[in-house]
Amino acid sequence: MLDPQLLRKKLEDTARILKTRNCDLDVARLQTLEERRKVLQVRTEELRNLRNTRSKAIGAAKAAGGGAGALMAEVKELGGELEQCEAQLNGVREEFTAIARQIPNLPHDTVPRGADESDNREERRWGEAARKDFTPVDHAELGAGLGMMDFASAAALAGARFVVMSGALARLHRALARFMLDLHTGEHGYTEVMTPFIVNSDTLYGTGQLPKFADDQFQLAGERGFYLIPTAEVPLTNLVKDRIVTAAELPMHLVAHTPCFRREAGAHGKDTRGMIRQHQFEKVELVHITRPQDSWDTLELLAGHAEAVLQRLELPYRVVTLCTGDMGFSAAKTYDLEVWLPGQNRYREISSCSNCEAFQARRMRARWRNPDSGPEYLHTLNGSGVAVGRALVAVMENFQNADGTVTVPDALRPYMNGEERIGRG
RNA sequence: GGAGAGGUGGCUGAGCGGUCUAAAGCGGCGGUCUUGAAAACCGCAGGGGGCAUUGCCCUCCGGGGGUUCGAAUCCCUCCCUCUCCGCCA
Repeated sequence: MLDPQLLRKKLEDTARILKTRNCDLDVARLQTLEERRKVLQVRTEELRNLRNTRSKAIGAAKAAGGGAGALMAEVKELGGELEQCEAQLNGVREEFTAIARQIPNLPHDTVPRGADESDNREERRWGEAARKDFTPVDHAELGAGLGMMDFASAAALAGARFVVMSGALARLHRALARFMLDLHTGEHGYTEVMTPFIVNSDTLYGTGQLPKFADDQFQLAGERGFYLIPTAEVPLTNLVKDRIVTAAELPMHLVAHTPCFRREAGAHGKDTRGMIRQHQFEKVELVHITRPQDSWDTLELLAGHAEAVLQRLELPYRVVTLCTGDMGFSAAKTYDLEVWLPGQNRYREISSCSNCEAFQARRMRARWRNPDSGPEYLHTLNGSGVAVGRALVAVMENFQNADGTVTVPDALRPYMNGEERIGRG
């Protein structure tokens, strides 16, 4: 949610900036609504004030033992107009917020203007794609060759976009998650958190998945309105929902390893091979809750923590800044980490690190008590540290050998009983 | 799943149709006293919003709805917490 004042007082400027995000504001409609709101709100509050004072007079008259019939009739009369005003005001407010809730965050000044991913700006590269003296294959072929990655069984169990892994590969998957958690808690100062994997709609609204992206979520049957989390960003960030935290509690550095569930409704026919895009995957997620003045430094820190994972795993990657047209709904600025995948001969996203500034905090009513002023909205940041499934893909493809075996990166060997190589049998 | 008891400001907790403009205690901030601190005493202080401008008003007692001239208080509904029973990893 943007600051409503921007939509009232700086509507034209805001609309112009939002255009770079492929978002067209109905400026005229918003202006009309704002004008009506003002009139209706003032009148409604006037009427309420009148009703309150008259009702008190009735109480006083009765206490004094007198009759109050005339007054009571008057207030009852007043109630009719009040009810009308309130109904109209609510209507205007609902339409205004319905529009406001669909508006994405404003991009930071350093974000490149652009329409799609071709306009993203590459910031830096790390590592070199290992030149092999054989033609590398992709992870799906490798996994099948090892007899440890089975898409057919997964399809029989659940359908497309699922996978069954077994043996050393399943263990490698677990090793990756453990390695990441240990790195972030042990060396980067994060607090490990175990959260629910099911949340209510209010929580999803807080981080921006609802109402606009309902089609991407798995909703559970029943009347409770439960959803499976699409990322641990949702439960972690919402830990400060409806709270005013003290300065001493900040900054918060949280890490969680959770499954993530996504409908991938708009991705038909995209990444259908292998386990790049699944309905269920695991991710180690990093969340920072900070004072407003600290969030931009924190974004660099956060991206560095995600990069450290890839560096320890010796995986080549590059960092790109997403352009205005490619950014997510809640973000003011996003760095994507793209890992090199020899099997696809290209870089693929493995982590996305965003500063949302106060956008999510405003939706969550998450504030801190600024000792110099008063309650202020927090800034929230999130980043993958990193996606476990895609990390497995990257390790397999980058560490594959000509004979179809996969070398275990040094950083993972403590989690693999010292095993150096994954091979058939 | 069944039966019962509850949800009030940062915390504890009173209030159960009309000075609720929400008691009191604890905690917090400022001051007096003190070499300093503690104690004691005095004072200050909730969140959100509107209009104006330095003040006035609206709103908030778990969420939503209703009754009433008037709701923290009565009714309906949902959520949450606790106790007992049942079931269960």
